[in-house]
Amino acid sequence: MREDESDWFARWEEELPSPEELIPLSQSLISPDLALAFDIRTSNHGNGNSNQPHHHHPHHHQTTPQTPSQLQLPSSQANSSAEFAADSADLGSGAAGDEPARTLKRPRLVWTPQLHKRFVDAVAHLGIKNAVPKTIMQLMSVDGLTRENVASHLQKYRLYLKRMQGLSSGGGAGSDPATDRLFASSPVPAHFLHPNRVPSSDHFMPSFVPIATLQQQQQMAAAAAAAAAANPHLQPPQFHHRQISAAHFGSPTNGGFSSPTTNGGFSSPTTNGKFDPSFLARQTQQQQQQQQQPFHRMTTPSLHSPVGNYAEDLESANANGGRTVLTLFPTRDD
DNA sequence: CCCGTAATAT
DNA sequence: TATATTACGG
Repeated sequence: MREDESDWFARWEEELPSPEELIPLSQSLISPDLALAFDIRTSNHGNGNSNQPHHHHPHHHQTTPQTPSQLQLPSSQANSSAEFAADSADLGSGAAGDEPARTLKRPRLVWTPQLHKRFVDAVAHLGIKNAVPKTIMQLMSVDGLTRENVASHLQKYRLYLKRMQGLSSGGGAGSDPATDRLFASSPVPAHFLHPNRVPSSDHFMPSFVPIATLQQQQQMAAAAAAAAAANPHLQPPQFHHRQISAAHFGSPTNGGFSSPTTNGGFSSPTTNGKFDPSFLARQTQQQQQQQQQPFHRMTTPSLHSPVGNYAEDLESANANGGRTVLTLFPTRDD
């Protein structure tokens, strides 16, 4: 019945992480190669996100002492320690030769259900209007996530939503199982489907999202966690080392298996059958900028953020020919 | 510049 | 296949 669905969504909304919870969540999703490839260095603008191959702008902003190779590799080869030292030096030359290192391709991002969930949460909390790639990326605070990553995913997600909307009844075969598996792993907020109105009061748009990188993120997250400790909802730190490889699951038809998440199956609120084409549209140019906190606190390097513990793993060289895939996996399924 | 979409590439 | 990249219009 409708009520069920209504309730379902209501509860879902209630459970949405508040900004405090969402923001400080820090994840590391960056491979050492990546960091180096992009030469995450300290002389760049103090941008929150550590991506963007572009490194111009002679802005003298607060330096961002990001530690490139501070990632822990679960297995695989550990960081090669000091394999490189100064690199940005020659970059200045800008001679005809481009650094090969900079030309490296980043590994394909694997959108795990959890990562996607963060994506959805971010979009939900940003509000449809502000849910643009850049903003989403910032809110997600996933290190190594690029705007392109998000944009690409967002594009597909929108298509998914449109498809969902197309079905109202019956259809058992509305969705392509293959494409929808991922998206189905996270419930779709009601407002996504009918942007007519917002869920009421609680929709705010943080003027900015403090985003730090790497260690700084962890530290901030730790601080936030302390505050969160007083709060009832938070996920305990749990390490679950399970590799989710989206490479192939071999489930030609639906019903093959269940998502790792306790996906009970979603059902569209479908109280109405139509859907507005402007649900996730760009609104205006917000000038929201993130600010980098020059916090230089020293904490245990091995300290993981008590909030949302994620480990990053990188599956290198598949049988497919050395395709490096970045896989982020969560502490626990939902 | 950034976003949205479609087409195309890997 | 899933994701990345490109092209183009707004």
